[in-house]
Amino acid sequence: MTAQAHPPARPLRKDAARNRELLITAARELFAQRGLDVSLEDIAQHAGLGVGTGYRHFASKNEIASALLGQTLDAVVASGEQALTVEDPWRALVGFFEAAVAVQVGDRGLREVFLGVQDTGQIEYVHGRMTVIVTELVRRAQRAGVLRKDAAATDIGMIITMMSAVTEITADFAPDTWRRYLALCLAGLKPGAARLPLPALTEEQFRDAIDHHKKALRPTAKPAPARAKSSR
Amino acid sequence: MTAQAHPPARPLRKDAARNRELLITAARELFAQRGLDVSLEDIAQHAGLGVGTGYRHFASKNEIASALLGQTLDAVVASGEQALTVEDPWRALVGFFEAAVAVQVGDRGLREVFLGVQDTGQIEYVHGRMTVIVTELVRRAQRAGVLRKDAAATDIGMIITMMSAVTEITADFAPDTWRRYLALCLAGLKPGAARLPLPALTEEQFRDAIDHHKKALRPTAKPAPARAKSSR
DNA sequence: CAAAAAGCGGAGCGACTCTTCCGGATAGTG
DNA sequence: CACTATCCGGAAGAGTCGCTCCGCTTTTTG
Repeated sequence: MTAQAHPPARPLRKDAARNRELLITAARELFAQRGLDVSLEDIAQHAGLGVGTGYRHFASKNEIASALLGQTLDAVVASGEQALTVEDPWRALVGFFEAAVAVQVGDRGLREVFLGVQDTGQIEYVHGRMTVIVTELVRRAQRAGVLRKDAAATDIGMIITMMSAVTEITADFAPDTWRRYLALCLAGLKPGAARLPLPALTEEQFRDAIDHHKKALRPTAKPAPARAKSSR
Repeated sequence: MTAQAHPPARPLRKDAARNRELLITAARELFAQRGLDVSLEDIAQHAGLGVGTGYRHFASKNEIASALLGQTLDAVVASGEQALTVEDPWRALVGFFEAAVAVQVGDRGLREVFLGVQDTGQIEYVHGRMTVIVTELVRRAQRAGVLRKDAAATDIGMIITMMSAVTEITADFAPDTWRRYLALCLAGLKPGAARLPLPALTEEQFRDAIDHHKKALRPTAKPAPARAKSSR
C-alpha cells in the first residue's frame, strides 16, 4: 500500500537515482522542520532540482509525504514490538511511550499527523498493527498490578497524542518538556487513584478519531485534467 | 487592543448594523465548525452577503478572527476569576479546568489556537491576566495540601493544551472524552506520587510556547499595496 | 562516437486565497 | 419626493500552490 519505489522494472539511470535520493532527503528535512504544508517547489529547490523532476519520481506531493510518514510510523510500530521483549511490564510500557514520543520531537510533520491536523490516509494500517501490541502491553502491566485496572489500550494512544501537543508547542526551545507531563500521566496510571469518570474509547472509536475529521493532506480535488487537450 | 467595533462616531445605518451582526455570527459559526482556515468568501456567503461587505466592516480577515477569538479567551479568563471565589481549593482548580476545556469542545478555531497551530497575536495579553489567577489557584491548592508541591502554574496551562488535543480528535463523535483524561491528569496532580523528572516551564517560557513558532493566521505578507496607483 | 532512450527544468495553467475598487442600490433627510 | 451620504456586491488584481507539458541535456547503448 505504501508507495514504495515501484520495483524498478528497468534500473534507474545513474543521475535519476541520485536525484531521487536528493528529493527524499530534502523532503524528509523540510517535513520535519516546517511541517506537512511545505510546497513541492520548496522541496525541489531545497534538493537543488526543478519541480518537474519531483513529479517524475513521485506521482503527487501526497505520495512523498505518505511514503515518508509511513516509514516513520513503521519505526514506531517496531519500537512497540521491541517493548514486548522487555520483561518488566511497567518498564516496557514506559519505554514504549518514550520511544513513541521521542521520534516526534524532531519531526513536526509527524506531530501534525498525531494531532489529527493532517491526514496521510495510512494511519489505520499502522493502527491495526499497533492495537495488538499495545493491548498486550496493557494486559501484562495490569496482570502485574502496576497499571490501574480501568486503563485501556486506547488510553495509551491518547496519551501519546497529548504528548504530541506538548511537544508541538515546546519543541523549539525546551524539547524535553514532554517528559514532565508523561511522568504526570504515568502517575495517574498507577493503581489506587480515583476511578476514571468515563469509559475509554473502543478501538474502533479511536481509529475513527485519528482517521476522521481532519483535512486531507491538501484538498487538491483534482477534478478536471487541467488541459482540455488530452494529447498525451 | 481588541478590534472592538470602533466606537461608532456616527451611528451605523440600519442595514449596515444588521449586516455587521450577520457577519459576526456567520464568522463565529464557521470558525467554530471548520476552524480558522475558512475563506472570507465563505463567511460572507454564509451570511448572505458579498465579499466586499465584509471588508467594509472589518479591515482584514485576521481582524474578525482576532476579535472573535479574543472574546472567547476573555470568557476563559472570566471563568478563572470565578474559580477564585470557590472556597474548596481543589474544587476551584478542577472547576477552572472544566470551564476552560468545555468552551473548546464546540469551537475548533479556539482549539487551533491552544494547540499552537494558528496564531492570533493577542494570546500574550490573555496570558498576562491568566498567570496571576492560575498562580493563585495553584498556591491555594498546595497550601491546602491537595496539590503536589512540585506542580507549577504553567502545568495548568499545559494540561489544558493536552485536553485541546484530545478534544480536537474526539469532538465529532465523543465530545466528552477529555473528561477521562483530565481525571487521569488530576490523579497525577495529587500529592504523593513520584517526583516529576523535569522542572516546569517558567511563565516566560510558557508564553513563548504559545506565542512562538506557529504560523501566523495567514501569511498574507501584504508587501506591495496591490495597485501601483495610490490614488486613495 | 553517434543515435536513441531516459531524464531534467521551468514556464504556464487552473484553482484558490485575500484584498481593492467602483458603479449601482439604499437609507436617511429636508 | 428628490437628493445625498452611505453602503452593497461582485469583478478583478495580485499572490500562492499543485501539477503538466515539452524543448533541451545527459546517460546509456550498439
